[in-house]
Amino acid sequence: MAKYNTAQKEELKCFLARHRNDSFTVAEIALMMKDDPEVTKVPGESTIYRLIKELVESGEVKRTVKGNSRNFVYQITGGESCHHHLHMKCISCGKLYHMNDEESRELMERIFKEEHFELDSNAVLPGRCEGCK
Amino acid sequence: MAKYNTAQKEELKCFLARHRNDSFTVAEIALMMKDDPEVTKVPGESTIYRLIKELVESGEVKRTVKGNSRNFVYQITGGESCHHHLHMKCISCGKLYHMNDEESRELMERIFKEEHFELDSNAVLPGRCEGCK
DNA sequence: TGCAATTTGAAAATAACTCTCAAATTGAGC
DNA sequence: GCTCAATTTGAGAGTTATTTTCAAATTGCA
Repeated sequence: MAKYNTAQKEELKCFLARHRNDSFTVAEIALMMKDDPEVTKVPGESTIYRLIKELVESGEVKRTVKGNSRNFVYQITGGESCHHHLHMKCISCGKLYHMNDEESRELMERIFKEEHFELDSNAVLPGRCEGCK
Repeated sequence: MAKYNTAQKEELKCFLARHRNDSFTVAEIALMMKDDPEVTKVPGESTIYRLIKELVESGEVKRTVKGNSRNFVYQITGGESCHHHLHMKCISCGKLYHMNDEESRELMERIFKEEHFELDSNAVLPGRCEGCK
């Protein structure tokens, strides 16, 4: 799977990289790419679905669920932006919280020491935020 | 929402409780309940959707995604099985590890105190286990 | 260039979920 | 136990996210 390089594929990856801190539905991606002057070759919706699927399978993109809607949102993985701390996601309102850098480091050290487990720095811890309790 | 008690609601909760270690799609629930002699009042599919939604909103049932399918699976929350500690899953070998009870409690307390975030006791923390590093 | 293999995209198909509304059920008050 | 208004059910229709189809366009090797 994926033998030729195409403009559409590059544009999509580039678009997701430019918005690495957000996650979008396929519909949103389609709409935004259409209106983005940086995108010269806008892929059609079927193509976005197809490419996204490929990228999810290869691990380059992460698929998750936003709130309690019935569709998925996609976001490029990795990305240096927030690599230095853990995240917490409220299972009620869906909001993402950034854990304090120092606290993240200590937590990871502690788990490593006590449980011999190297917590992934991309981990997103589920729970409930203050406002939703 | 939810003012009257009905047989369908009880049957559904009871069914999910009887299978507390598995998660099912709505279609699977409908099919299994139909064939289950313990279920006397089988709810229709629309009703299952409605009731499940209610139960998810109240926190009694958890909604997740199985593999890369486009629908959701549901599972009753709680369940005495492993409710008293957190879990860690190795992203390399896939093995699930049970965190020490005491350590789990302290960790959750700490995150609550430092980050005002109530970590979900069902959280599965991704990372790498000792053998896979 | 030439051309076979691959990719695209518009439209049709599929499938998961939601909505609608008439009929059935519930439970509070007699 | 009965009455009745409020609520719940479920079959079918409607909606919408995702997949499939297939002819046309694109890719890149020779």
